[in-house]
Amino acid sequence: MRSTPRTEAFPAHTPAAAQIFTTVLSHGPLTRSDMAARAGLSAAAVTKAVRPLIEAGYLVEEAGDEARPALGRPANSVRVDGGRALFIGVKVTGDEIIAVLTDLCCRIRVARHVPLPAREPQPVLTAVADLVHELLAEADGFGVQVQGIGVAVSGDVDRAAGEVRLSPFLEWRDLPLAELVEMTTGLPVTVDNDVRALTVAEQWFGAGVGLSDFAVVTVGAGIGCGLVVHGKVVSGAHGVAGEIGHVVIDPTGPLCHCGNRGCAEAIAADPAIVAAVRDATGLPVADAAQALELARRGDPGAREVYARAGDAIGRAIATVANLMGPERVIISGEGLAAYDLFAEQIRDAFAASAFGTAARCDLLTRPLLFDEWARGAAATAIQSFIGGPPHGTG
Amino acid sequence: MRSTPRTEAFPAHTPAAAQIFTTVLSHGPLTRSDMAARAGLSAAAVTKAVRPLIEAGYLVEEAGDEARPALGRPANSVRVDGGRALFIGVKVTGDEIIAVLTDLCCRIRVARHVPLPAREPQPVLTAVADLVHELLAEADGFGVQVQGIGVAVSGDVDRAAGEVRLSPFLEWRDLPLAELVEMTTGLPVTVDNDVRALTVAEQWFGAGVGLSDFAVVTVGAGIGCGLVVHGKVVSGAHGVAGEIGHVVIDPTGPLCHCGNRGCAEAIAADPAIVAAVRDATGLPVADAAQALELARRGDPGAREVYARAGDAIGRAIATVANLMGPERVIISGEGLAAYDLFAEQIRDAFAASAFGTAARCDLLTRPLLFDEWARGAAATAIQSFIGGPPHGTG
DNA sequence: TTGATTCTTTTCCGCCGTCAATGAAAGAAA
DNA sequence: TTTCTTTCATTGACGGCGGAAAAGAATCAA
Repeated sequence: MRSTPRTEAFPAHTPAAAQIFTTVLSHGPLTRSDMAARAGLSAAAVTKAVRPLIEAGYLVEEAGDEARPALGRPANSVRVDGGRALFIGVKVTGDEIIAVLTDLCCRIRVARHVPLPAREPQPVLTAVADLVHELLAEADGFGVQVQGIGVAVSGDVDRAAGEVRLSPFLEWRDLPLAELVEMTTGLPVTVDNDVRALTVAEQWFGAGVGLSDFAVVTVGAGIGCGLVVHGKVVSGAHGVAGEIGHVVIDPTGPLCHCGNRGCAEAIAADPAIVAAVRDATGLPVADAAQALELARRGDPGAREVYARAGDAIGRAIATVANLMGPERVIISGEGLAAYDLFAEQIRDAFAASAFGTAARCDLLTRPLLFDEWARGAAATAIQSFIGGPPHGTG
Repeated sequence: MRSTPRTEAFPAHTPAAAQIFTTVLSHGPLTRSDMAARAGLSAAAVTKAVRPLIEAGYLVEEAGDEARPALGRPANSVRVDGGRALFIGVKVTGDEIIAVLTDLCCRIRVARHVPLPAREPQPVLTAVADLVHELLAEADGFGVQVQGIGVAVSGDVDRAAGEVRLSPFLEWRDLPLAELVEMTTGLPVTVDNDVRALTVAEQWFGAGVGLSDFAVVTVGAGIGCGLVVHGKVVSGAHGVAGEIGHVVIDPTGPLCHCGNRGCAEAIAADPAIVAAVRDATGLPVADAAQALELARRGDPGAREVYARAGDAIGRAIATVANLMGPERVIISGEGLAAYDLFAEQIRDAFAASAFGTAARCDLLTRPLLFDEWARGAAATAIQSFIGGPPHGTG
């Protein structure tokens, strides 16, 4: 067996250095003066923060002399060398494990997935370890160390403690997951809730870059929501936040597994849509793909179900916007495959329900590939590696 | 006319000093070691931060040797000298102006109110200036300077800019209120949204002390909500947040002025209750007091209206709890006069609609006196005076 | 070559907060 | 009474971080 790889420490020991690095990471190549302006620091501080990062190879000077203003000394851009470090992100769902190998810029290099052998912690841990070791072998091919692992699980996760408090899908309780995976891999492990992990990825590498207040809404098997307020991901006082799936849209609507009627999730999540399409058409629709095909073919009953789902999603998003006033809401999730069927309803319902200036909030859709969840997990690992504020500033 | 009083600068020029002071302000008398522990600073830093504050008279040693542990040198408690500085808080409602004179601990010394002469900015400004000058005269009697004025207005207010962007009740738009009041009073003025101001008061002087995530829900002429997330009051990217009043509770419910049906405000705010009681009983009920009396006397129609209102409020609070996961929700507002009529419904609806650990959130009611809104405004003035982070840390 | 302009680095300095040692105020033990 | 122990508070030295200002570097224009 391979000797346990030793990870190195990220050479940003001052807050300013971490801030500078994340600024470059998120905002692409930047000149030193740009960094100073964006980070609110002096030029001198930037020089001092950048040097050790360049020496350690995390930042590199960029030759790109594109379109400079013809006068004065040309500015030297600096960018993150994505290839300097690798990370592994793992997402454990109810029926499979997805893992990706990413670089420091969170670009996916390799993706793998295997079916979940069973739901008990032990077989899942073994499967995760196997998958991680596969990716570590791949990483050897790049000649670069893997510096950390992120694991994303749905449910109540305490990132700081590295524990899964409660995962209904997997039926886990108070499992010290970070410690367990660290033992089998020898690498630092960050455990976080899946939606929060996806939100971190958007905040650092996606459509949330530079925003201090935004939300990520995921539509799929469930309906989730990650929130960033004051530049930090919201975790809630009791470890749970963003439960948009249980915002009640219609108190006379279908029964939800939470016991109430007409939750967003009971109207617009995949299982609810499948059930509603079956009801509306009388056809033996088995899964979301079949429901989608039926609607695409023009079945009026199925189309109506999707329209209602879109309306529910739009209302739920408006509720979030009314309460927190985000600058942008990023809509994502497997359910977006049906986006053409309910886009209009989402926007209409949002516009009708958003109050006052909350309506100025920008709605953005972002198709979610199957490995995106795992990429979110990798983003949390990158965040931990850089060691900025836990759930760091945008 | 009195010569314009000069205000002094608060002698806390380092972040640590401001943090220490607000810690003592919120957590009552503290020994130096307590401060160090709470603020996460070294004992030495505390000593250095405290000295200038004592020399300037803002902090005083307290002789209180209560219950000390019989061993070792007794600890010296330090507390804020509330009488060291005075502040004025002004709340402008749709039909009156309420002003209070408070001390540095936000204890009300004098309260005044006058009817609103008209809604145009000019007469309101004159009335505010008159009221402020009355309170300044009172302050002379205490022999202490007034160090700042806070003004609270409902609607979209940009505190940093000191502008009222839009106040529907008063029909104001883009009014540089802080600047205008500063001109007539010569004192520093802080302008903020009324619910946010009340939230600041709870955060620094009330039931939100020490909590990094909580919400304040106000029930009365409207239904509002102030949020504190990550220790800071949420203002929203577009200046508006906490619009809990327009969370839809029942899409088939009564029409709301926002254009939708069944908003919390259209069910549980005072005007909605009055209208519903009138409908239910056929009696010419004119205002909330009459509706309340009717229900207290046992009229079943009226009682049912209050029960429905309580249910709506409970559901709305659950929505907030599900989304943000606050540690506590403080329920307040004039509407609480009817608390006995809907307390049970609020709690039941909350318990039924709160999902998972969000239900652990603590519901607290806090009776709201008529001058509490103005006190909130004073709290914002105190906050600005101390100059901690804008919408400072808990 | 000199100058103008702009970006970057260097050098110096101030400031803040920690560390470690010292001092202070009690009660307990001798 | 004296000394010890314990805990709280203060002092002074130290180190680190970030800013200001001046010097250096790279380019084009005259």
